[in-house]
Amino acid sequence: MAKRPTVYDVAARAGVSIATVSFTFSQPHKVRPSTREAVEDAARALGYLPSASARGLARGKTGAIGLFSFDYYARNSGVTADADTPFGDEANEDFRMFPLYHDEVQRGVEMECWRRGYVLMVGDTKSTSSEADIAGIAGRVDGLAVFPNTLPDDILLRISKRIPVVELSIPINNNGLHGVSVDNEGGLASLTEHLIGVHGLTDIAFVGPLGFPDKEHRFSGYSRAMKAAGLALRTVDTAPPGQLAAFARDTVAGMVSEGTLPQALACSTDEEALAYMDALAAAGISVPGQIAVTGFDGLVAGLVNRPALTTVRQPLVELGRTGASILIDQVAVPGKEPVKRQLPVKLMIRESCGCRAA
Amino acid sequence: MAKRPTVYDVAARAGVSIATVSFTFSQPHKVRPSTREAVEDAARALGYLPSASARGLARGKTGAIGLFSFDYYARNSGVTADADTPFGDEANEDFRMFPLYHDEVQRGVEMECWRRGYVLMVGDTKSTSSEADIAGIAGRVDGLAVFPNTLPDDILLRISKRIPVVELSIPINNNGLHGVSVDNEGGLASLTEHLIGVHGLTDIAFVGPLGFPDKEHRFSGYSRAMKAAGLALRTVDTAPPGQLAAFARDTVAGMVSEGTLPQALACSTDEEALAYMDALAAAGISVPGQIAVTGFDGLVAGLVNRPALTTVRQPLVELGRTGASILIDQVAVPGKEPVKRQLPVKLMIRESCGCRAA
DNA sequence: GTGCAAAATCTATGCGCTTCAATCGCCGGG
DNA sequence: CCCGGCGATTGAAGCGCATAGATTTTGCAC
Repeated sequence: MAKRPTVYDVAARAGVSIATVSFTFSQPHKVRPSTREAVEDAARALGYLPSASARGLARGKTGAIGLFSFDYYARNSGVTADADTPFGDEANEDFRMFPLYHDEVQRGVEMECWRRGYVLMVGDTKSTSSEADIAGIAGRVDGLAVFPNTLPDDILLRISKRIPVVELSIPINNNGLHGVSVDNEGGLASLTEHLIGVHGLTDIAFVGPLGFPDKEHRFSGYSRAMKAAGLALRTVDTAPPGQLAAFARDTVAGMVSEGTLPQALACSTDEEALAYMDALAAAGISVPGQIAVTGFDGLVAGLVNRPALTTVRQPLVELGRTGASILIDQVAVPGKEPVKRQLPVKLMIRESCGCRAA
Repeated sequence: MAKRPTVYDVAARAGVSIATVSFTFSQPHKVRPSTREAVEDAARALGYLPSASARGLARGKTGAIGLFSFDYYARNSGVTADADTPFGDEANEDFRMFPLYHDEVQRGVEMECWRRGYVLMVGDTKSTSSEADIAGIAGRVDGLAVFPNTLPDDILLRISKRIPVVELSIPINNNGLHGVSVDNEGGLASLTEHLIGVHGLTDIAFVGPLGFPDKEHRFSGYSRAMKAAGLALRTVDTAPPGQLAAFARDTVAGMVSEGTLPQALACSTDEEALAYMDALAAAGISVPGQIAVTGFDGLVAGLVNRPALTTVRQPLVELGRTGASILIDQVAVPGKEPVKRQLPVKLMIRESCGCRAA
């Protein structure tokens, strides 16, 4: 690559000053047509590309929004990739099978950024991320979007002193950052009401480990609906994602042998619901014939499943869009108070609750 | 946001010069532990974040790779989004149903960038992209990856004079840019051989509009295999994506009424294959019972379809990874010649060719 | 042709950081 | 006690662009 031409080169070739060159690009109508053409010709001839670094420095804004995503490789292989790590076998199709939760959110962020004339910087958060890596992104954007629990809170707080930071899909809280969440409680409440009202079920168990804020809220939605109907609460635990299948199988086996199988399993995520449906099938129990199962998230995997999973659909793309939107608004007019927004969810009545023939 | 602290502020607070602050971040081992701590404390106290713009300017590199993606909103709504365009109904699930071709490629680019310590800038190419928009991205990255036919060639050429540019999934050619492609010809050749050798078919029609370089290569793979077996070539046209379903239906109806239905339809893309399978089903023709259908791409949609689509799987993630890899290599050591790489494809024998019970 | 306001262009400076060359401080040897 | 030598630190010069303010040019009325 030859040395990149600069404004100076263009100015010299066009016979004007660098200020004029700069103007030609930023305020084309402010410069006389003849000189504009001269500048543009010179730029074209030289293959000139304005340096975004220099521009960002001079203007104090970068025109970019940052998003901390995940290290897919590490996430799927369990290994943090480095330069020597060979790549996995693509024949393992599992991890690319369906769009993941974050993919959809990221898509939303992209869409909104582009719509508003920003570009998106995507960085990862590997376990080895140093503060320097993080600064590497935070330092080059005008706003930052992060998924919860990917970055230490203190770092987030520090960054948020300089540029707006929005947490995606974080329950409403008071950590001082901007945030977008969905109506976890209302969603599971109306799902539970559906199970009670439409299907007349009374023995409904909530499945999900508590401790995660999202799930707590979903639980309280379940709880609210059950109490309103005068029904007793009941919960079933789940294991960490990795052991989900085995755990579900054991749990189902246990309930079967003890004769304590509930009429419905209201799971706190689609992933859990799918695991329990597999376990139930393995135990020869029909869904929704003998037991209803519902999820939460609205993943495509649940839609493709047979019976199709009744669930609560989160507006994932919208979540990303809203996050980006808050950021861009804040860049323009920084507000005093953190912006918190909650998005509605949508009940997706499909087959696994017993609504249509499976 | 308070004024962002700079090296000067940190230097002042730590009682050192800005050069030392800079050193502390770039060559920590070169500075005495005591001063390093002083600097780090000051930086922490101030909430200092180095400005990537300034750093990029001073260093002449940005540490970012750019990718021109698509304007999803425009692609799915047919409308170019602007600040006033409201957002579509997410209930239209079609467009988020399966990971699209580009999503997987983008994922690959992300993975490789992160693995090598780069961040990714994703920009869109809306129909209204001005040269300035493009420069907006090209000017802030060290290398650029693009999908074919998204940017005018002359602009690409200009950009490639300054930074390495790689075309993803472009057939091998001589346009002077780096490129990654897949073995289109070999893929369709072995698929055709499978149809001939394993299933004993002789009347195999190639489906696909020629004119697109990729498809030309696929056609020649088909053609090669047919000729090698002494069979006659036969082609069926397809319409532009938008009218695919209707066109396929008409075509099938035509062939049925004329009694010219072939034994197999070797489609040039999964999308076409799926459309033809729908059309055949609508006409009451069984696949693979009465006719075999195959695709090319390896989309998830084909996997979920019943019968599952026999196809040629492109290594999409790997495509992105390879592209990014070429770029990053070129940033380090610019080469004279454009790098062209071709990736192998993989035959995915499933049901639609007749291999397993449908 | 002159005068003047508006438009066009230029001069000069700063944005925050990196880096090279130069300086400083400290140690041990002579 | 002085000097050389070496590592730690600093001074200063940019990197490429934007922009306020100064200056020149242009267009126009008189």
